[in-house]
Amino acid sequence: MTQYGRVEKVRLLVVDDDPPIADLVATVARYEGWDAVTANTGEEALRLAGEFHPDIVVLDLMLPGVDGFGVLDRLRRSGTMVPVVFLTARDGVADRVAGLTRGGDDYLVKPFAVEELMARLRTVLRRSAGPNFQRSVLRVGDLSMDEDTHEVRHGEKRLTLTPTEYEVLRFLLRKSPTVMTKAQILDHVWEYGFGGRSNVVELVVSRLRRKLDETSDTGAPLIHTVRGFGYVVRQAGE
Amino acid sequence: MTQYGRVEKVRLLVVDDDPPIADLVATVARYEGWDAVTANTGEEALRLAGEFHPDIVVLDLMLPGVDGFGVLDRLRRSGTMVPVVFLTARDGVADRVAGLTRGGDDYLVKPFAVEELMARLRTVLRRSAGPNFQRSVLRVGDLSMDEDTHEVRHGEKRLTLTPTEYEVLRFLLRKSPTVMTKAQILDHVWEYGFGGRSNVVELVVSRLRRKLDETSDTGAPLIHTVRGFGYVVRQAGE
DNA sequence: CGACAGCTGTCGGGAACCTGTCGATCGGCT
DNA sequence: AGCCGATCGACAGGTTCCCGACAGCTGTCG
Repeated sequence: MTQYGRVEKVRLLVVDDDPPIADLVATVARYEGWDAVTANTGEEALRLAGEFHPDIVVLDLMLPGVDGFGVLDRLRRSGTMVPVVFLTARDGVADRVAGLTRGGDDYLVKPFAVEELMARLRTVLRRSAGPNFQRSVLRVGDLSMDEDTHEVRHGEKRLTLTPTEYEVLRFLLRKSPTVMTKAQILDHVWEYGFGGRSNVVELVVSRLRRKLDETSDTGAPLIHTVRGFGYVVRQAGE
Repeated sequence: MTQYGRVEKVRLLVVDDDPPIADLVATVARYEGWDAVTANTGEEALRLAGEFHPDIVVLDLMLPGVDGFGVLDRLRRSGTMVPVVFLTARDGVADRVAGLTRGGDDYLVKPFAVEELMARLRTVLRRSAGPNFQRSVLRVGDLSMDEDTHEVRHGEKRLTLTPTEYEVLRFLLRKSPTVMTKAQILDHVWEYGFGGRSNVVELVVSRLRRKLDETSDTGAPLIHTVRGFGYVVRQAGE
């Protein structure tokens, strides 16, 4: 966790009245080595915030009883400045966007992709670590991805990726050199509940490969197929 | 923080009886790498000023008990020359005049835009640094913005921007080369509580682009759209 | 006090772009 | 050789973005 300027595990509190969603987030976070607890009501959230002392909170805005804003209010009033990432329904507060990203907080529209949520959480943590924060750049071979500028470089050249391509590549880079199955990619990069169990992943990888080929100096492929298992980003020789 | 002639973090004291507002300002300041503390009453403010030794103070004029002027008077009487920026309510026209003639260094009307407040604070800090005072000029490519003279130059030519255009461009320049989402731009450049939709940002960007195009020597765009994410100001080649 | 001018935000049409489905083809493995 | 997963061109529908037109507001000037 040194990338956040910490030695200890990140402590995450997830607040959502839908247990499967809360658990989904908590599970992914634990898998990344974080400490995560879940709350299904505002009251529980406030109690846990006091006991657990999270470093960051994921907070659904539509809660029964005290709603998300109420929880935030009470959190702040009790003196804790813990950063918050909100979850909102698409047709609810979604376009009443104003105010949610102020002060370093962020928000995400449901249904979201877990990798995207994790990425936002990492960004918020990085930022709130203070002035010693530094850019997050993922590198494999001559390929680099700057998560702040969104710049993806392949050697000298820059490539322009669509949002989906960007997310898939980020995921593969982040997991490199571990092989990821198509199911894992689908589950992490696409929104939960996405139906199309088709060959979308293959398609996006194919498009990525073409863009990588067009900008390649060496001609050596970076995205490798592991037949029967999935994909991995790895430098030729390694 | 060397831009203010300091090595250490700027120390900010925020005094407002409305906790969400005080926290909003403190959070944004911390996000910029400052040290910030909040006080909700005049008494608390005086106590904290003594302990925390702020470099600058944001002071709401309408406080229960000792009001803003009272706090300032007592601060001065205790010998501190710390610069103060006042916050006043919109309808308090009388306050405006009084605020400036009573020893404040600047003032801002509520509801304000967080970026504007931060800009004022930076200016006051720079000025109070005395002889070491230096201009603040933001530059990207052949575009430059002088925050003191408000002069914006694109190559040889000058451009005339409306207040909103100026603020959006300043924000993008300041964050360059990081990509900013429309929500972030909206939340930082517009007043807190603004309910508008995020395509006002598109509109202002569109107007900015036209003005930049009209004055462009190279024809290369400076404001780039990162589809699905937001906008960024960046020189063509980089 | 009325006319005017500049600024800001809303609306909506149209263009550009992105995404997933289908299906023909390819290539590795047994 | 034959099977089966993988690859990728083409297309249609959907989304995002851009910007012209217009209306409300505010401050200014005669």
